[in-house]
Amino acid sequence: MTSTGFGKGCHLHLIDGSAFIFRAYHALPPLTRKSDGLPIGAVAGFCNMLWKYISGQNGSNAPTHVAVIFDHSSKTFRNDIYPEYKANRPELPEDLRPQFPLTREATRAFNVACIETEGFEADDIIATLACQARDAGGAVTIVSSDKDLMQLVGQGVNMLDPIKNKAIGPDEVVEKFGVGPDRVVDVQALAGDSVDNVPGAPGIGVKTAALLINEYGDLEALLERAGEIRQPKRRQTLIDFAEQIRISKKLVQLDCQTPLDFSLGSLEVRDPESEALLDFLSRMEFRTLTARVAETLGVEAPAVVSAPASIAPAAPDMPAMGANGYQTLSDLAALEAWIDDIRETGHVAIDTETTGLDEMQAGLVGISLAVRPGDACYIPLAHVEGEGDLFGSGDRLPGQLETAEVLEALKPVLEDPAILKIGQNVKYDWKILARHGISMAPVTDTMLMSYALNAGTHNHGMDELAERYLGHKCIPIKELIGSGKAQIGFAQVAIDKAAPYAAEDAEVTLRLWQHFAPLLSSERVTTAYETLERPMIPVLAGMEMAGVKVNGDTLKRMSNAFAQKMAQLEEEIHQLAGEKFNVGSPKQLGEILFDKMSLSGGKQGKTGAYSTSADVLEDLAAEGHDLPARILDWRQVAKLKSTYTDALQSHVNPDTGRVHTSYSIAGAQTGRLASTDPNLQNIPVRSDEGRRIREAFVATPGHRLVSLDYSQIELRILANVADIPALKQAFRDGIDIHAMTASQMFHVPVEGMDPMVRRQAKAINFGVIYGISGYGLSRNLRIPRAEAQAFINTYFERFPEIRVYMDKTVADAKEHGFVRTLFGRRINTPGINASGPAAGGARRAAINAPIQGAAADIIRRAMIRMHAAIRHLPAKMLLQVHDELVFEVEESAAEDLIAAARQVMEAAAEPAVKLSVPLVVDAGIGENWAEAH
DNA sequence: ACGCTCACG
DNA sequence: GACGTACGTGAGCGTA
Repeated sequence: MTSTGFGKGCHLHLIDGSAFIFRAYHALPPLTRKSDGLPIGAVAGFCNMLWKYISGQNGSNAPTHVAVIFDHSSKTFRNDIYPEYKANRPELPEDLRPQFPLTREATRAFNVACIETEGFEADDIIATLACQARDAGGAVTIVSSDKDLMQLVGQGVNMLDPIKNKAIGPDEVVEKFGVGPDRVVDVQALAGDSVDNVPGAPGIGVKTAALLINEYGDLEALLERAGEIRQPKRRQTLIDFAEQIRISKKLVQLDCQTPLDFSLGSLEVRDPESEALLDFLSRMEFRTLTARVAETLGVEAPAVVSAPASIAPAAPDMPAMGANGYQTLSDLAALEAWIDDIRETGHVAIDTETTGLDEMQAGLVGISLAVRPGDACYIPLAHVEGEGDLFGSGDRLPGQLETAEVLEALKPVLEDPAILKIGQNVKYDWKILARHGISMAPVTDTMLMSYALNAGTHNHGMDELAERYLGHKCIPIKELIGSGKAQIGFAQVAIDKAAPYAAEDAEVTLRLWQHFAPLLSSERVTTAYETLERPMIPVLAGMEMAGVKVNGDTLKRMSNAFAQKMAQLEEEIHQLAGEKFNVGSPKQLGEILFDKMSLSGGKQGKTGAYSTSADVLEDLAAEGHDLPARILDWRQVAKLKSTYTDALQSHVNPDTGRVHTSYSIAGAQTGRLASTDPNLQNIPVRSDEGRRIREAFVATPGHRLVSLDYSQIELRILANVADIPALKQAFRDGIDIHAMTASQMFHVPVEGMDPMVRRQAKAINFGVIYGISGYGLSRNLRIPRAEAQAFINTYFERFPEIRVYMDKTVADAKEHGFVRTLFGRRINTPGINASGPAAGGARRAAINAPIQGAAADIIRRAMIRMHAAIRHLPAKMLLQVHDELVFEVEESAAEDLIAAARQVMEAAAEPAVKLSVPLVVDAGIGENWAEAH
């Protein structure tokens, strides 16, 4: 061995970088850096393996030269031979992508050669290096268990499986492929590879391929003499697919001629430079590894703080809000300086200011950035003349950078996988920027961090969080834009007023991130945040931007019909009442019903007003009164018209012709989403007349709407978490769950069951999920309270596990102040120790939360995985309605979509949770939502 | 701004 | 023994 070259006696180790990364990623839970939530699990595993590898090598097998080889780009010469090559590869998990650059950084930090070449796969580089080293008379060990590399094994070249720590020589290759290393490509060419999408010969696997190759010697001989094969089907396959097999061979044959711009000698093993290595490890916040490496290198371990240098300042040193004054950027040089700072720091808090609140229409007015406390800036882009003057010129104010220029400069930063973008409700900013061609990643969200930590305790708006956790009162937006009729748009706000407001928002966001990030792990909600909250941002943004097509003409016609009907009913009502009054006013109606007509039904509520709710009116109608019956009819029509047919039309986006709802991720306490502007989660379905509104939700021509919904998901979760054998068995057997309940309770056979009996059992089943009471059930079923209570008692006798679950859940809530779902979502229960009437409510909420919450978790998991699962189909996910997902798909692919989406939904709990009951998904297809549901 | 009513799961 | 009570949402309307 020489220091300048490579030759006899040298031993080169080639480490397959991707294999290390994937192995590390899948072997470890989704770890995140404590200080900022950056996903870091694969990097941690990678470093551990690399260190173990480097420090553990000794004896005769020790390398003299070593390199880690990475893939560089997805397109290689193989795509020219066969465009479909590796086309089936699933998309990288979102939390893995940003870790790739970090593993390269890690390799360099360990002072190991880090090799990648544009347009070439790691396997080809490995092949080239192995050939060169072997030809120079040295030995080679390829550290990988990838079967595609086994063709390289032979004289002077062997492999090492890093997981099993087992050598792979010619014997092991024969064991795997049935042929020696020199014939491996022939077998692979025949057998194909579904992972890499190498076609091979249909119906021929490794076993058959090896048999054939061993019989005929090699692939060419086999193809030439294919006519001699005795089995007719096999013979025909080899004749018909000869060309495809030859292409397959070219795909699997590794290229030993990759151009390399370094010599083998430069790969010589070097000791790590302890300072650089320890700096990297401590920046990653790997405590154990940092200490271990420091010990081995014989140096002092640097302190690993959960907050890296940039966010470390202790409270007394923490600069005050806006300490350095907020900078307003008006030239590109200043912006470049900020960009440099962001790159250096590795993260940035960002906030966009816009002309309105509808992300699909609002224009970008300015962007604010913050890198560390005390340092924030505002970039005004589209402020116009006109504050305090209704007739302002509307001209763009001077002193602002061009939007296009600013976005062009920021785009590489916002899309850089190694730079974390921090936002407060960042889905909003993500959508605004997406409309300008920027796909922001990776992102993290202080609102969602607060939700993961504090759901149930308080809301998660920025002003509230700033006051609670930073003791800072934000500038109210009203001070800038006013309120009510005199309200102006943000673009009309003077720049010198807008800048401190906007920059403050970015700085508050940064500080909230510093506050929340370490709490995620100490409060044990990192997994919930990383798997249930953060990945929802791009998923929902995509659905919201896609929107759903709504037929405005259909709605208009319905509105007209409803208006006619309302007028008719109104006339009838006035006649029955004997006077004209506002039918829509509960107050006036109550006075007519109960004062004027003296019907039974008392006052209610603290306002002293009569209740005229549907319950009350239904009772009166049942007594034979016409007026309440007509009122109920009128209300139904009025509701449909005002809330649906009228309002929905106004929500059709003029640019897209579609309706774009917005989902709040952190709105509901339990993990459910909430849909707003408009709410598409409460479109009528229960009444025939209301359901017709769904006919206005349509697929574009040539497409279909597909709806998939979970069957009885909450009851299935109840059966699982409360561990109720009878219920679990019923779900496993796929029998009618309500009939089964009735049968168990009332000792009647399921066959020929009275529908009323089943209905009662169904009401009880649902009641249990809500924390049932005799009173509630009696109202729901309209039966005497004593009877309802008797049902409940029987139910608990039959299914005693439910009582146990309820008691345990409430006890948990009291002890910890929160409950958790199966998936680790935390829902706080601050009211649980209250006394008085509120206590009952808090109890029921605590009982319900783990059930409703787990169902919400499951559909979130399905949605997060859906994109990759249906990527190959001409389909888009459009809507979520708690247990239902709605897609739009090209007509011909509808069945394929159902198969793929159902698979994802039914397996959504796994692998985190193995439910003891199956999840079942029903599906429907139609030209509109009414048909599909 | 708040309460009532009612649409959904 | 009395007291209230189903769980989780959002929107439109009338009233103060």
